[in-house]
Amino acid sequence: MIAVLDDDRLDQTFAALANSTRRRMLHRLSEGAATVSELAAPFEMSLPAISKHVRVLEQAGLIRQGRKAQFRPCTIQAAPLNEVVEWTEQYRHIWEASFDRLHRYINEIEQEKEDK
Amino acid sequence: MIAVLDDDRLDQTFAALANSTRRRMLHRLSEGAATVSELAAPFEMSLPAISKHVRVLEQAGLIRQGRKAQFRPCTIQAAPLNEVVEWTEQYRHIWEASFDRLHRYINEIEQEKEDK
DNA sequence: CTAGTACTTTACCTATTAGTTAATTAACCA
DNA sequence: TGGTTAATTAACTAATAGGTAAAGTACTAG
Repeated sequence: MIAVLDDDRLDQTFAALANSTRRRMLHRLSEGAATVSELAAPFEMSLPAISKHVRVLEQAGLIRQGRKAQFRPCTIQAAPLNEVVEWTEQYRHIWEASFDRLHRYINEIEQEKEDK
Repeated sequence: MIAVLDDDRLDQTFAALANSTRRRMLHRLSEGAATVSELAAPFEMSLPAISKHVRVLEQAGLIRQGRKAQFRPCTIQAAPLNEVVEWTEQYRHIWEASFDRLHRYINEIEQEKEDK
């Protein structure tokens, strides 16, 4: 049951990250809070489209949206990013093994060169 | 230009990971190669559906599909996972800062308890 | 109290995703 | 050769994603 909930959250987080507009927004927010209009500035997209991307990031818990007068300042949130890291960590041995193989292969090549 | 290509690859990788069936397949493959039927076994899904998921993982470079008689043994590939880690690493300071705040907060609470 | 600013909501469109069943391909084995 | 196994392709459907334009909301400032 809990596993399913976790699955859903990871689904949401990865889906939110699977869009370069949203990743660029996150990058902007990693440098500090920003309003929706500020987030929109670098893009040639309508404001409603931006608003939707903001909503997706918020639903995934990657950002929080506050309120100050007419403005909705957004801030980045750490927790889901941390979950992504934890999820990928579980495969660390995979890429470490593949780097090991690469190193052994390079050593082999260099050995052959020396032997000529 | 290159940035765009990278964006596309990250889009694909994150999108491939945004599905718990595919994540479970990857997990199975992290323990060793498996045929499509072996990958399908834990799921109550038609084989064509499984085949599509395999295709998505392969397009994202997360797995490779070989050939041995009628079988298509799949193996997990490290590179895209590594790219995900590298992408998230760039936000490490975010969650470390948030852990710091959490720790300071906990210390504050404990201090208050002691003061009573 | 009205006009403007900053967003959001609604209604709509198109493309993609995730699944299905039925048909097809490819290789093996008897 | 012909049947069986493994997997893919084709054709279809329903739901979701990403975009638009136009209307609506909420607050501020003159």
